[in-house]
Amino acid sequence: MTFKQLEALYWVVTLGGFQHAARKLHTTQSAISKRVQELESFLGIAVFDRNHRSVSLTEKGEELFIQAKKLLAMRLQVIEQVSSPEIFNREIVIGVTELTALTWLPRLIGLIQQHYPRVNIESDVDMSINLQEKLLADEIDLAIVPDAFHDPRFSRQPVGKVKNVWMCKPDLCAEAQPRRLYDLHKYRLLMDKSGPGIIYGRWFEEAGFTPPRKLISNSIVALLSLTVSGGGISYFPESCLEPLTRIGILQQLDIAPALPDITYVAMHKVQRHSELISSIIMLAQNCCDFKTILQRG
Amino acid sequence: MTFKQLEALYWVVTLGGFQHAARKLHTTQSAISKRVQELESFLGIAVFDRNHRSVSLTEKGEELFIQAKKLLAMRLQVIEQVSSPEIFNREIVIGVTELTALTWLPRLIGLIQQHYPRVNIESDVDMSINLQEKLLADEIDLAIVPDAFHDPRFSRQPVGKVKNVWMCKPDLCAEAQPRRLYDLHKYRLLMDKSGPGIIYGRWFEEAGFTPPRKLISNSIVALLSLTVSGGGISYFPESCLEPLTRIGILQQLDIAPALPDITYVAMHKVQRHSELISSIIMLAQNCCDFKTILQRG
DNA sequence: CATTCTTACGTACTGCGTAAGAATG
DNA sequence: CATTCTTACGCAGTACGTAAGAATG
Repeated sequence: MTFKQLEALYWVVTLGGFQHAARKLHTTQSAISKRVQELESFLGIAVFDRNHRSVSLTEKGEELFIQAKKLLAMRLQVIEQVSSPEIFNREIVIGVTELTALTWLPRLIGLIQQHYPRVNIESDVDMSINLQEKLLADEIDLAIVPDAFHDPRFSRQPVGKVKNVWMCKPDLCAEAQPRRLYDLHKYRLLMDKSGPGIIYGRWFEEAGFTPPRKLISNSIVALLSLTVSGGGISYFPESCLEPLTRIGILQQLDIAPALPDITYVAMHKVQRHSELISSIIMLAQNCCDFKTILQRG
Repeated sequence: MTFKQLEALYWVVTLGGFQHAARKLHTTQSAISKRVQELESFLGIAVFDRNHRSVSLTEKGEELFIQAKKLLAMRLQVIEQVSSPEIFNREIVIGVTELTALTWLPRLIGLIQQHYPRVNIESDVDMSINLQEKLLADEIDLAIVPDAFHDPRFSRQPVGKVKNVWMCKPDLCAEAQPRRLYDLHKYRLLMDKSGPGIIYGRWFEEAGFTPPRKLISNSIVALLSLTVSGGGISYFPESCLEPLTRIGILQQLDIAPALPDITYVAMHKVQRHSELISSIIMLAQNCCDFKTILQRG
């Protein structure tokens, strides 16, 4: 009985198929099939019920799966406990939203590489709602997203906050500066689809404010470009777009009440604890800062 | 990191050398050396201190060893829990004393084979004192011996009792039948070296009896043959030698106080628990019976 | 100088990937 | 009929054993 066999079993069950497990383990269905068969013949039991098309565990298989999880978790823990960080070899997929990708993701990746030079990092930039699903499907190991979802299957640890302010093209509100939320009725609101957009949507409701005209996009860059060209009013991290407000490309609006800060959290599946992930979250907390975007020099 | 590597580490530490570990794992020093090196390079740490001739663990190595023990124990437990007994494949060395070997060992082995047809049994017949040392050296997995030692490193579970009685060649005591322990002064006592011999030695002391002439042997068969030829008085399991007393080859002596029963226990290292061993002990308890020796038909 | 671990090298074998086959819904 | 797992077969890379080398006390 080898770890490879247990790993195959684990991912076949977790991802619900030999195909998926094979992709996860960077090999072929054939190899997975054989590892599972080896396991079965070694133990002299049937682990899977082959009568149906979808894999289902037998009773013994269920027992084995539970123990396999423990063995694999323990192996990982031992490796993380004992091995020197310089040699620690693993691949990890981090999911982030666009804003993070544009600001402090490079710093985070740099820090990780510094501490764990042999860890292979892949970053998946997507909307937070999709990242959540990818977490569940084990397509990513860690997601750093606005704190908009409260699913008990995930561990959530705050890594930082961002202060958003309303912005628009300077001449858009030239005649009458909006001062209160209500004043925004006159304009089209440009909102992101799944991150702060959701949080602010709820906040609007609580404040009794219903924007009459909205334009939703899944891309910050698109929102920014729309805003700069006068397509409406949007919110952006104050610190992040300071270079653009300074040179008058965008104007910052002073509207009361101010938009609440958005908390960013690092999320991962509760079961999938690991030293590496904890340590990455700590690094994220240290370098989470949405200031520097498009800064030159 | 594979189980093979951890196993190598485990046995190198446990047996104190690559050579010994290799023998235990049925391979060569070279292979063990490489497995350990693989482990070290995988983890990026030094597990062993190579500056001295005797292997000694580094600090990290110590940690790893502790975890390796747990992982291996867990694997074994999972295998025993999940695998079907028919296919369960392992080798186990059982140490027994001569008397057991001559009486119920064949039954025990038969029972084990019946339950675990794929388990390879080796039996090591030796004096109980040696069996104890072999247990410590991990040369045997289980010893079934008279209950003469109380070492806390071993788990001891009773499997049966045997009633010994004094016996001699019929004409040896023809003129004056000995009735009390003291009467044995006149004769040479033939005693085994390490099993009941030790227990009865202590018992003699407590009873204030000091046999003037003793002949010690490590072989029951030798004692028997000496006794049958009139070399002295010895003790044997009553039930076991009934065929010989019945036909008058040996005479049973009725001496007070009677020899205390000898309890046989199954001993194994406390750490080395396992379902298989527990189950073998249960089988031993069921078939421990010193009756049938040299029975024909 | 004997013992113990490491290194070097050729071999054997395990495990893998490709591609075709069987089974299920 | 499409999807999913199994089987067959040839290949490659891993892990092994032999034997010689280095180091230690």
